[in-house]
This record gives sequence, C-alpha cells and structure tokens, in this order.
Amino acid sequence: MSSATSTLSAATDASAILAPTKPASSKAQRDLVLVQRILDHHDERAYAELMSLYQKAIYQLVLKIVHQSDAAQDVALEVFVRAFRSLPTYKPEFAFSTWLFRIATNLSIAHLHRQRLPTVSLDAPQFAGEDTSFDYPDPTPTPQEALIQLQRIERMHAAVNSLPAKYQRIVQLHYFEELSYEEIAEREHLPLGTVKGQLHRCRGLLQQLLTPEQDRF
DNA sequence: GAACGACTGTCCTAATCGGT
DNA sequence: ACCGATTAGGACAGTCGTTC
Repeated sequence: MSSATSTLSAATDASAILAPTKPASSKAQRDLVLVQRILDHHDERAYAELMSLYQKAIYQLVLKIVHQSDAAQDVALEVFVRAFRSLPTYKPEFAFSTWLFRIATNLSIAHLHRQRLPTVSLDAPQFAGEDTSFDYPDPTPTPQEALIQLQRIERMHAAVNSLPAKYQRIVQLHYFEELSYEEIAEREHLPLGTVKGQLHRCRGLLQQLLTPEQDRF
C-alpha cells in the first residue's frame, strides 16, 4: 500500500470518521466508506456507485462552464478518471463532493483554455442592446497574412541555419521538436544548466540575426 | 567565450476559504 | 451544496554570476 493510501487509511479509520474536525454529514460518511473500499479493495462496485451518485451533478456543473453538451460529457468523464487516479491524495477532512466538484471546475476551465476561446468583454457594445449573440473574429488568416507568416518562418529557419552546429541542434530540439530543457539535456548528455545557458545565448544571437540593421538601437 | 549551477520568475493545477 | 476568489506548491523556463 502506498504511503498516501496509508495516510488516508489512518485518517479514515473508525476514530477519524467518528470524531472529525467537523461533524461529517451522512452523505460525506457514505462517500468516505466508498472511497475506502476503492482504495483498500479496488472495489469496482464502490467505484461505480460513487460515479452514479455524482455523474449527473458533475455533468451539469461542467455543462454550465463549457456550454457544449458533447464537451461536457468528455470533461465529466475526465473528471472521474482524474479523481479516481488521484484518490490516494484525497484528504478526508473535506467532503469528497467538495473535492470532486473542485476537480470538475478546474478541468472545465482547463478545457476552455485548450479551446482557446476568445473572451469578450461584458462592456462590449453588443451587450448594450437586446442582441447578446457573439460576433467572434474569423481566426483564419488572409492570404496576405499567410504569406507574411511563411516569410517569417523562412527567415527564422535561415537564421537558425547560420548558428554554430551545436546551437542549431538544441534550437531544433527545443523549438521545432518541442522538447523540454530536461529532455534535451538527457538526449544530448549535457548538464541542464548548459542547455539553458546555450538556449539563452541562442536567443540573443537569433535576435541579432533577425533584427534589421536600421532597427538596432 | 563557454560551461555550469544557483537563484528568480512565471504558469498551471489543486486546495482552501468565505459568501450565498 | 454551490461557486467565485484567493492561495499554495510544483514544474519548468529564464537570468545572471562564477569558474575554467
């Protein structure tokens, strides 16, 4: 048994349940028992019971935030997956429901961030009248914008290619293959500080290479 | 000049608190 | 019970001083 599970076991034994800091409601006690059955015996029926108890409420909470039924179903499912995976870290001094709803809220917000939905100020003119429909700008670039973007990318590649070979390598790994500093250090057998320092110098060099003469200083 | 590592800053997730 | 606001903590990126 993990130490986290042990901690929960110790905290949810009879004395802890009977004498918590705040008197637990009957629902909270029922939830604790189910949680304990999952942790101690990997009881799938307890898992299913907890899920059926909160499925509808979690879905409704998520739906309120993400405003899309399909996405709400996905996020609600993710909430249960995340919750049961993190169950050993759950602290029984708080209601299981509070903890679960907190996870649901956070995952819903994270979902919105992933969607990168543009935000609209409540002070925006469209709220002055009765029409509360949103008029989002079309994110698709125009042909001119696409061409400018392409030229920028070509300039960037040319600048990277003019760097010393060892710098090219870590720039390639970090910015094009999106490896973290730690992954680069591991792959290239370099100390982490070296990777950070080299990328720091690379950025300075690239800035010089990409800044036109007349724009400097 | 380059390598290194300590320190600092930023972002994200989870936890907590207080109000309704 | 629910929800918004705030806080804590961890992970990661970035900066800078020291050493070679």
